[in-house]
Amino acid sequence: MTDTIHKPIRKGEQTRAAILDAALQCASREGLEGLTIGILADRMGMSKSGVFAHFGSREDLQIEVLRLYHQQFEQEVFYPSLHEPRGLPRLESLFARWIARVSLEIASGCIYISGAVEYDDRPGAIRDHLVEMVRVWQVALHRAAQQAIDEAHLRADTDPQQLVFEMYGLVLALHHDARFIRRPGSVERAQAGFARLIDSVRASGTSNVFVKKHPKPDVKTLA
Amino acid sequence: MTDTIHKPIRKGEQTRAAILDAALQCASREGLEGLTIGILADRMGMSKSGVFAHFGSREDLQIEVLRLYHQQFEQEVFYPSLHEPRGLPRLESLFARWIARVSLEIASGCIYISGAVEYDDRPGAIRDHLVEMVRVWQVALHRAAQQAIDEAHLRADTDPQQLVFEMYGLVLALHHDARFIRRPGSVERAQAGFARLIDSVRASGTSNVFVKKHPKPDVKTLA
DNA sequence: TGCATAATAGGACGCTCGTTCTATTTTTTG
DNA sequence: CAAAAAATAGAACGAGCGTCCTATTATGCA
Repeated sequence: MTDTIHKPIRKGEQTRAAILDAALQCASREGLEGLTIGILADRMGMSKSGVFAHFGSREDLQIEVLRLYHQQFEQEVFYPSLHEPRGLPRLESLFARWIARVSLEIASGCIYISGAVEYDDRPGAIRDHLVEMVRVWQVALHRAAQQAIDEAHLRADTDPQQLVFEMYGLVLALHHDARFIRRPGSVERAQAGFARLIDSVRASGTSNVFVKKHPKPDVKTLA
Repeated sequence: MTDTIHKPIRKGEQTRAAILDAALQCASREGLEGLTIGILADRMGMSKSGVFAHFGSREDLQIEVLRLYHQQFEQEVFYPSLHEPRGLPRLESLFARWIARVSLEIASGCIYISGAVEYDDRPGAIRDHLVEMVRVWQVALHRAAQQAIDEAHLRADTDPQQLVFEMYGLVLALHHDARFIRRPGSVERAQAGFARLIDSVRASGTSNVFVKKHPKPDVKTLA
């Protein structure tokens, strides 16, 4: 304990990461509550206690899986959209990337969506984490919607919370119809719904051409 | 076996119905997959084998619960709306009653919605029954939407399947935000979304006043 | 009221679950 | 290379699960 902190490049961290990765796949398919240490040990080719030792408990494992999922979601959907200009372009990018991700998840399942059902009435740390993550995502959407209003891309009287509500509904319907009902064309339906939704709140007269950068000051007093 | 079939007014049928009722409550809260014979026996104050004897297997019990739910759903949402005149009034009634039911189910959970997530990737008889029931409901909505088009309450170029998709999304968003996130005002958001949705496909010029009963014949060629 | 039958209880089964304890093997370090 | 430390295996536990088998109790009918 002199000065150099021994950077733990331990072998165990690699296996831990590998276990977490397999656990994420497993939880996507079977749900977080269907995630089992025995099955996970089988898939990893190791013993139950070997897997277990990397996490203090099953609940800790589930929360770590949740964290990993959240991190991937941010990386894949949220951050890339920040490169788009504020306002409608960014909002559209967020939705497009969200749809793209859920489309891929039709085969494996979306943990935010399945978790919402699994833990809607099951108190505990997992539910708390899950609610917080989904809320963070909804707040991000809300912020993007508000910016689209501030930039005068959307009508000033637009309710951003209502926008987020309906966007979320479109994604839930996509997940439902594609993964459960297995009806083709659901992705296009979600996209069409979003287009109509945006059209109904788009600032009039400007079409989809960018309006001047500075929003009218009277809009800001509302925010 | 002469002629009169002994109408079985057996005592067991009453208990069976009572068990089924408790099972429906339990499955609503914990999910169909969380439905357990042991818990059910406790709640009924009888033994596990006593409960079990009324059903050939747990799976049969789950399917019976599903049937009961479907029956109640039809009784509460579908049939009453048939008293409304064809077209937009009936469609609006269907959605209103649907929302009303899901609102009550915020405390207990909707089996169609939770089941969709539980069985989206779990093959078997339960999934088959569930998919069929949800499909029946969506077909009923689709039919009502088509009639609203035929009656010229909605624009002739309206895509009824898209309408159903978005209606379903609004209800899923309601269930999600109200039951999982526990955000107040979700019912009003679902209603507002539906109002906007209908407005965007309402036949122009007629407002919400009933148009003449007979749809234009050229519309029928499309159906 | 008696008897056939239906309804329920009780116990046991094999299984899987999360978790714990103690060895044993593998990795890292001095 | 040897010692210390970390990683993993293996077995066992108590609990809960669905299901089956066998009594025992309650019910309905003549």
